[in-house]
Formats: sequence, C-alpha cells, structure tokens
Amino acid sequence: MEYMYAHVSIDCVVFGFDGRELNILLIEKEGTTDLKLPGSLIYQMEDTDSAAQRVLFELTGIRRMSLKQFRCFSSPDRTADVRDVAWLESTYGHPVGRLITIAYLSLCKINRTLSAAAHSSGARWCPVSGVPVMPFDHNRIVEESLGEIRQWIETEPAMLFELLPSKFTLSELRGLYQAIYRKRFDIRNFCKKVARMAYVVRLDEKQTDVAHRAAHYYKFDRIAYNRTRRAVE
Amino acid sequence: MEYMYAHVSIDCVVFGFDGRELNILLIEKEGTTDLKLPGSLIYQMEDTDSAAQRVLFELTGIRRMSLKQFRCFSSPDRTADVRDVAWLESTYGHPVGRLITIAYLSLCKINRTLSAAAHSSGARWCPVSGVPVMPFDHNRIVEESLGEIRQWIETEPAMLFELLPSKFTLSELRGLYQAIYRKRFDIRNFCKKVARMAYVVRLDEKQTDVAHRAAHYYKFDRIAYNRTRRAVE
DNA sequence: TCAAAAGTGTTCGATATACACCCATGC
DNA sequence: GCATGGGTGTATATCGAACACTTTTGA
Repeated sequence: MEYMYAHVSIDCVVFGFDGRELNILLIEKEGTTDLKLPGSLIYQMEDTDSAAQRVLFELTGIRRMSLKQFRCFSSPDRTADVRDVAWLESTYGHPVGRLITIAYLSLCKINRTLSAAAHSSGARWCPVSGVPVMPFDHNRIVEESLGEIRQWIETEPAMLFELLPSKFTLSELRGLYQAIYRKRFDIRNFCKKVARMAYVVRLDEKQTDVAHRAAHYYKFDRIAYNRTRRAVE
Repeated sequence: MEYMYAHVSIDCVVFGFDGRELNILLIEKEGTTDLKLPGSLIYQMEDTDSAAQRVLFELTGIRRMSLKQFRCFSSPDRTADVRDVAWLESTYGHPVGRLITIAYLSLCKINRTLSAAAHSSGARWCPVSGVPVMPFDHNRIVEESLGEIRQWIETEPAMLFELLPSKFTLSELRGLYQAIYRKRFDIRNFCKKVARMAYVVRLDEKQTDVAHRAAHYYKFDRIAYNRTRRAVE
C-alpha cells in the first residue's frame, strides 16, 4: 500500500466577542463570495506554529497573536466535494491530491483594525450562531473549536482578556463568560467571583454618556496574574 | 516558495501503571536495540485516527484501545539527525524527505498480553522517570504527553480505570493519582473523595495472603459513571 | 418619574485540606 | 508482639448556587 504523501494546510478559528456573543473571523473563498476559515497550504520548510502565524498575518494583518494548535483533521472525506477540489487546484495552480489540515484556535479583540490584506480577502466577523455552510470540513472544525476554547480558558484564564478591550465593565466580562459557557451567571455571584480574581482590578474611571447608572471600568493586571499562576504551580 | 508535501506518521504514547509509577510502552527501532515510541508512516487513504489504531495493533497487538490525538509535531528539526533520516530510508525503502507526525495518547493495563508482533518489535514498558534518549523528537512528545494525560483524565475520569486491573484496592487507585499528579494525597481525604465517586464501588472481596490487614477490592461501575456524566451535562 | 443597568450580602451545601489513631493480618 | 499497611472522623476554609433590593443616570 502507498504511504501518505500529503499537502498540509493550516486553518485558524479566530474568535472575537461583540458584547453579546462569540464571533468567528471568516474570509471569502478566493474568487467567490462564499466564506471559509482563514487558512492556506503551508511551505515545505515551515513549522505549523509559525505557518499559522504567517497565514493569519497574510490574510488579516493580525500579528503576534496567541495561537493554539488544537487538532489535525485528516479524513479522506474532507476533500470529498469536487467543487472544493476544483477550487483548490485553481487557487494553487496545480493538483493538490491528499490534503490534511492543522487547526488553530485564536482570540482577538473584535474591533482590532484589520489590514488592507484583510479587506482584499473579504475578512469579516460572523456570529457563531450564524456561520454559513463552508467548504471542506470547516463547519466541523468550528464545532470542535467551541469545546476547545473553554479548555484553553480554564488552563489559561488570561486568554479571556484577549477578547475584551483593555478597559472593560463587569457586565462585558460577564457577557463573555455567558457566551463561552452558554449559560447565565448570577450577577451577585459573578461580582464575588471577580473580586476573588486578584488580576482583575477596578479602575477609578467610569462609563460616561450612558442612559443609566455608569459602570466602573476594570483592567487585567498581568503582573498580578503571573504571581497567582506561579503560586498555583 | 514550495508548498509542503510531506509524509505523515503516527506516534503513540501508551501509558501503563505498575502500582508505583507511570510507564510508557516503547519498541525497538527496527534493526537496532534502541528504543522509540511505537509509530509508523500511514497510508494514503487513511484517517489518522484509524491509522493510529492500526499502527498500535500491528506493533503491539493492542486493539480497541482508547486513543486520543493530542498534537501534531511538524518542526523541520525533528529530522535534523542524519542517523534518523538514514534509518527512515532504510526502513521504508525510499527517501522520506519532509515528515510530520501526529501524536496520540493511550492508556493500557500494564499486564495486558502483548502479541507475537509485540515481541518481534521488541515492545517493553519503561518507567517515565527513566525513558532513554530516543530518535526524532520522541522525548519531546513524551514530555508533552505528561501534561495531556491529566487533562484527559479531568475531562473523562473513566480513563483512569484503563490503567488499573478490573479489581483494584484503594491504595492502587491512590498510587495512580499520585503518579499522575506527582504529589501525595492524604489517605483519609482520599478515601472520602473515592466514597463520593458513585462509580467506584466496593466489593465484598478482600485481598488474601498479604502480610497485613487485607484491603477491600473495588471496581469501576460504568453504568453509574454514565449516569453521573449525563447529570453533569 | 421612569426605564435601565449597576452593584451589594446572606445562607446553604459541597469540596479540599490538615491532622492521629485503632484495626487486621502474617510472621 | 510487632511490623505493615488498611481504614476511619473532625474542624476549617473556600467555592458555587440561590435569592431581592437600592442606587445612579439620562431621557
């Protein structure tokens, strides 16, 4: 039997938070208006981790982003759709044959400025509750990523704050927890929980111009965070 | 630049527990007495999950084993050692070039009978505290697997019992926790913890022929386990 | 003055941790 | 009778869950 000889791609599931629900950054499939995960074949001498950085930068302008590999998708069926294969071959200019992909997870502030490259690749945020049908196994990759994001945040809670502006209110933070865990958190219990997190500190500053009582802003204190992390280990 | 076109292998980190510490199943590098992780190139039309099942079966006779993919290792440096490359080419009978591997984690009763295939591949258990220097990045794969095993067991505690005989004592179970978390658990607190696990049930049977008070045997009750799991979700 | 969101305290049950002694058995 | 490991209970701290009202602000 013949040994696998495969092209390798990267696909990135980049999450953003719009204050209400999680969104995913999708790009247009080159030459169409269909959406897909940002991803690309990688080069012969690349490591997948650095390839993921590169691919995300080229498609969206996002650099120095925390990226976490979460799974290899290798089913022969992932290129079962002949339209996907035709698109691959026209995009890369040669037959692609067997293709496996390494999926990465990333978190990003949703108002982060995307580059000109991002505009030309038709990048846009799409709520997780409404992701369209996508080529290959991209829908499956997105589904699996939703479980991974919780695990990532449990082992490294600092990651949460990659999704929030540098100053945020308690209700934004609570909304984020609710979006990730898909359940309500009681306000009073949530405030106590946050009070126990030494690395979430209240600022003197408050909201202005809101049609109700102004909320305090909070910030993430990385130094305090590293202290507590070292204490845990 | 040239797109990656790579051979793909599977490497399995199979853990066993000898009552004292975690062990890893290693095989002899074909044609040598050096040890390495059980693994192999995979075939063109295989999915990595089924390839992992196949490879493990061919090398050790272990079938129907829980296997969990945990990471792709793709650094170009992983084939930096020319001896590793020479071995690959002589084993597979053709040049291999770029090679990435998908690492799997598995848990196994250490006294499980290995097949004739296992003997011919020189399979043996090796304590994690004393794994030899291995080819490629196998030492790194083992290091990373040690963190993964805890995560796996936290999300799916039933996995623990794949490492124990079907009847086991509390001190065996405690020894296993201690090996995995690399810390002592107080006996009294540990007994209480186990008492809370509805899926670990005490049998009437006791040890015999021991030079001290005989311990009760316990067993894992999968039905009770599934009940508690469903309650959690 | 009303609508809308901010923010605060108590009680309960579950769990983790710390800690010391008597029990059963084979030798 | 002694060495060896088996097995039990109490006190404290932390944490998650349930639950309702007052405060601030702009419109």
